[in-house]
Amino acid sequence: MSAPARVAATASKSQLAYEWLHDRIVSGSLAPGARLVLAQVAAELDVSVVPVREAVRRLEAEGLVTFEKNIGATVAGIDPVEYLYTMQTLSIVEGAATALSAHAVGPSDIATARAVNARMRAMAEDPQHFDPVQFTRLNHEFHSVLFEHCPNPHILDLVHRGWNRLTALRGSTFSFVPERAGESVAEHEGLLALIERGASSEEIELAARRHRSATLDAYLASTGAHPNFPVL
Amino acid sequence: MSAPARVAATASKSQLAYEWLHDRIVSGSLAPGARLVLAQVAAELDVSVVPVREAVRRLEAEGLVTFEKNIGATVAGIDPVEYLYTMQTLSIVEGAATALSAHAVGPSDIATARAVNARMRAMAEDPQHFDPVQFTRLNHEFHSVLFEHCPNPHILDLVHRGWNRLTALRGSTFSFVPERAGESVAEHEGLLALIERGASSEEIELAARRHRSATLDAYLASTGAHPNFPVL
DNA sequence: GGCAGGCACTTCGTATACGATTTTCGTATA
DNA sequence: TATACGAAAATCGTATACGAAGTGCCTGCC
Repeated sequence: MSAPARVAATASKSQLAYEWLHDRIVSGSLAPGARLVLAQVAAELDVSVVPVREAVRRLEAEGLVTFEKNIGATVAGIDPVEYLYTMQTLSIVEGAATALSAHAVGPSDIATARAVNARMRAMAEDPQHFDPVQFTRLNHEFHSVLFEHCPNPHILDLVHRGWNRLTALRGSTFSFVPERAGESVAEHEGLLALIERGASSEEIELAARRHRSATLDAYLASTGAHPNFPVL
Repeated sequence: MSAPARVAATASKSQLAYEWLHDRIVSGSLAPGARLVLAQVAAELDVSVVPVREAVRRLEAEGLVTFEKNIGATVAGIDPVEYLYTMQTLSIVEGAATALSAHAVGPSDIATARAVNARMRAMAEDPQHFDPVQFTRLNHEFHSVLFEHCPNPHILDLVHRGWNRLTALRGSTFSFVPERAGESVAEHEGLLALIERGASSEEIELAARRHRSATLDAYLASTGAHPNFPVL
């Protein structure tokens, strides 16, 4: 009778709304551009609009939704320019996080990452069963192992936000540029080798950054976008 | 969110509360650790608590206040560890922003920056009239000229947030390490020379990052903190 | 005199209500 | 038929109100 409601005993309504919306956005249930009507969301969750407003504000601060005065909220996304900005930002903060994290990445982490990369390789080498969404998920898993030990929580938070935005944008770069998958897997192995042999922070950071920049470049090339954008 | 000064023509109450609190926090009128009672703020601004709650949530997302369920909001700050994290993050994003911005920095910008730096030098060379707060303000002005042209709004926003946090933390590093002022001015000139002669992005980024890291190091050394923290 | 329990006060969390603003749709006119 | 005007609907913005959670003081007992 009250079983399902038990779990969220200590969660505030505002937190509930935030998590609900967040999950739906990153999972894609709420497509980019979708309108978020406060009253509707409130009714769906059986709460009033006030907590929902707060949740939307927080999501706005994270860049997952846009919000206009007297107009309403919509799920952010789509815009290729936003994608570019997000990828570029992520290349910088993720590179830094990976470098800062490297010294704490142990053999077991390396093994985990290598196992994930093996699955990615298998998928990349078999065009028949290549699934961009799944591949992107594995990609996220791989990189998470490498940057998750970053001792600076601010940087780590920026990395998480970047990934969330990318997921929300639903670019799933590998849908556009499947041929990039193979290179990506190879670069992953190179990154692991660097960490394994205790390379310098600078080397690791540069490699991680280049890896992401290369994915962005591949995307830009595929869309015929201006290559005049200064990529670090 | 990025520019604190907003033309508040049709500002909502929520926006008003946000700006009011934001200004008071970065200006130091609200000291770190100060308790923010929603009802009090609401009364002060002659609005209800609802817009104030929203404003506080936004400030929380920016790291300017901390907020605990059923407890309330307090102005963030004080914690030396937070200061360290913020400086390290800023070293990375500001370095990137400065590098991305460099190609758009023209002779007039250089001249402006050099003028600011001259005022800093004058202050640094005269220990009698050295004012840490004023010096920090000039420092902000100097760097703003160099990173403000960054074409990536996300990165620029991160830089602004970092500076805001630093201001709020009121560390004003130069209060702790006034002897750092001289080196700082010299490094500024070096940075300008790099930009002027059209140095590579990598060089500029590294110089800007090192510049900030050095300030952080000076602070850490002065407090006898662990130097084991991996500084990139 | 010190500690435990309970009562009162403060502050937050959310629901409801109403005014403000924007959009949409219907109608009348050129 | 197309366009301009206006009213109605939808949605947001904020005030007020009440219940919930936390904090501190005060009393009574050991």
